[in-house]
Amino acid sequence: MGKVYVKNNVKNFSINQIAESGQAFRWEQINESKCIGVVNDDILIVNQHGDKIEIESKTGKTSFEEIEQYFDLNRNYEEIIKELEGKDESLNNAVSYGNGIRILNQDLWEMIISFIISGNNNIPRIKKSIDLISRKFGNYIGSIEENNYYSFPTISELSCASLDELRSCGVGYRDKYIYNTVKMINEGQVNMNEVPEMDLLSARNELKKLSGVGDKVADCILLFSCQQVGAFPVDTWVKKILKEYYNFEKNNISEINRFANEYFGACCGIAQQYLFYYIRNTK
DNA sequence: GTCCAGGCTCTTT
DNA sequence: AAAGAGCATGGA
Repeated sequence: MGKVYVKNNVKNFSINQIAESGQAFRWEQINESKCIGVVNDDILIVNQHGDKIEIESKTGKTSFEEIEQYFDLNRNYEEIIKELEGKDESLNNAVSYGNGIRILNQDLWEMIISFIISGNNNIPRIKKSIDLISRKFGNYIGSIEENNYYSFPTISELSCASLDELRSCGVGYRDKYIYNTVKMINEGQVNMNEVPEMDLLSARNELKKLSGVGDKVADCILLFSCQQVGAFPVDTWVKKILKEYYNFEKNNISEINRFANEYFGACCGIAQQYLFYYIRNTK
């Protein structure tokens, strides 16, 4: 039995919404009030009843400070929501529908590989591939009720993977993207560790040097692992949102980013997440 | 069978 | 600069 983080009166937090929000691929919903997730080399078991949350670190390796950082508990979402819900009815509906979403602060390396896999793919398959990769190349962490949990492989662990082994994890033609990206980071052609300190544009350009990383994937990586809430990832769903809700049909990425920043503000990435969650679950 | 999924790369205008 | 083809895979 590991340590248990307990906090009462937590507003704008729903572990179920977070688990199915599409920003993290290693959470499973056990029931209405319980989710289990692999976070770095630990298993987190979250129980939530209303605004009371209990988060158990299975191995005891994750500190309370790291838990608060991971779940973005120190950001004032009430303030952000207040700002967003006055803008239009669609956004207001989206915000009230997903008002328990938090933008997670996940591991940069894991997000790079995860979102390379995400391209032209669907969430259940992305989850399955990441699980297979972790079982094959990561390390055993522990088990809960017959289920075994494995860490996401490190850079050096994944550098041992061949194209065929990657392909056997169900990543399809993305095998070579992963293979080349692992090689580029391993050989220092892209210095991943500098990315969290960079401004948004520089960070995006640095990540786009990697194989299989374009604007959308780079923005997801930055939003979900580097606290870049000004990143506005544009996928097929967001294109639908822009067209149907905002009558915005331009495909130019810098024009879209300008619109997002001007309309939604500096936290446009958070607004994007509310809208994404809303349209995906109601259509 | 066809269409689509948290797109990217490479080639052709 | 912009547009199009091709890409693995599985579920609807």
